[in-house]
Amino acid sequence: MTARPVDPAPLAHDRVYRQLRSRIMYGDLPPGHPLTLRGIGRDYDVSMTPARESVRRLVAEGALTMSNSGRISTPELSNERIEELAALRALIEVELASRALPRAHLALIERLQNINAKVGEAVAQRDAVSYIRTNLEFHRTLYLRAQAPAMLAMAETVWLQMGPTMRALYGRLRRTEPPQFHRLIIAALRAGDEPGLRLAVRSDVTQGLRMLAS
Amino acid sequence: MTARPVDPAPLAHDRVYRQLRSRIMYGDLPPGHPLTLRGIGRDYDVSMTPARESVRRLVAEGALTMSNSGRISTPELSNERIEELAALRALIEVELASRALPRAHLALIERLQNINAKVGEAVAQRDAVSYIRTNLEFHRTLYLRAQAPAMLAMAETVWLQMGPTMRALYGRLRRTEPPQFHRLIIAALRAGDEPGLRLAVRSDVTQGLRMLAS
DNA sequence: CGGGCCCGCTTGTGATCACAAAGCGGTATG
DNA sequence: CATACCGCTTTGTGATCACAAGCGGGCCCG
Repeated sequence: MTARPVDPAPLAHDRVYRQLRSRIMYGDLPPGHPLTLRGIGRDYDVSMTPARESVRRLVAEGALTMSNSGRISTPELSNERIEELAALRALIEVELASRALPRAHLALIERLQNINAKVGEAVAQRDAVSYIRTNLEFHRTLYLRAQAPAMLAMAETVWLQMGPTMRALYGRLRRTEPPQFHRLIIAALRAGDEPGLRLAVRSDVTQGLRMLAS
Repeated sequence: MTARPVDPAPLAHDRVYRQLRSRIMYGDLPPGHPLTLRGIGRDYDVSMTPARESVRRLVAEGALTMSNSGRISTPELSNERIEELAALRALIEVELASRALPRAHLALIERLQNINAKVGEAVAQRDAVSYIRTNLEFHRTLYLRAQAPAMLAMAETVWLQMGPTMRALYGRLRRTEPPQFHRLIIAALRAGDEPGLRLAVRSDVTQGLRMLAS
């Protein structure tokens, strides 16, 4: 048998799905941005069939919405919806952080600090897409230690739904200081302080809500 | 314009999706049950295309799994996965119940009691499918009052993933007494006792876990 | 009699086509 | 000048087909 498992199948619909998912989660597309099956097929050089499958999957995950007539677009979330999704983030991510805490050794904490430095750069440069990407990388790196794939998948689904909205929110962000709550998270991890960690994660996750009162 | 909005489109893939989803969520199919696109098409009298779309959507929601070669089957969950999903149920449903509490008026409580009576009947008759259906109806009726559609959708996604496994678990259930924690939930709702309600919901949701130690 | 190999059938994937409906523009009319 | 109508164009939906891969059962050999 070959040493390399090689790529068993670069399935077209999966490739399209992953690329579209990234673009949506990291805020490449603004809320309400329309998409078409034929357009996606043209962009990724596939026929309508894989485009339809990837879109269907993203719609199922809440990353895209379909109008009554079937038109596809990124979601425009109401304030109530945003509040709900933030509450879900708080519920799930606090649990994930709590489960990751006993397994968080020093190397992980240093990785988080490095990522947080990149978050700070993105904020300084007012680069919304880069900020969202590095911020989520920070959270995902921590939560991977929780060894809870189903919970992490749920959290990522929520991130995905908020992608376009986060772009819109952070796009009008004027802050230049790096995220304060990330430092609290790292400090709580170092101290093994579980209540402090829960509070810090909850604060970080619900922080963006204050921008809604603009 | 016409008075009735009429059904604008009885879309084939959506109809197939809904029926398959019901069968999975309510435990009609055992874990590991194989499905084929052509078989689904035959059963629901559609071509492969709508069958594929509905299956793709259900896979995205975790209601079905696909092997490396693309074969479709209901999921066989590991014990770790079940523990995770139960923890997610506890997190989300406790929050939903808490949000429903201030809006739970007497008519709702009476409806819950009626549903609970049906749950008792299903248990007495050892009808696993009917038990799952009425049990989830009990929870859904309560959570609908929370006015939190995104959270309810998350909870239903978890139910969906556990459907086949719940069938297998409850299928070897020997109890005949009606669910005790449902009565506690109703009592807490009557008393407006939020901590009691949270505890009762958490207990009810994680109760099934004890059957894993068989 | 048991085990390994091979062929055939079934399976999912992707492309293409016909079709109906919805959107969008221009045009004509008040 | 504003508005309603009408046609064309674009869009999603569903069906059908060709194809490659995988699974399974039967056959052959030891």
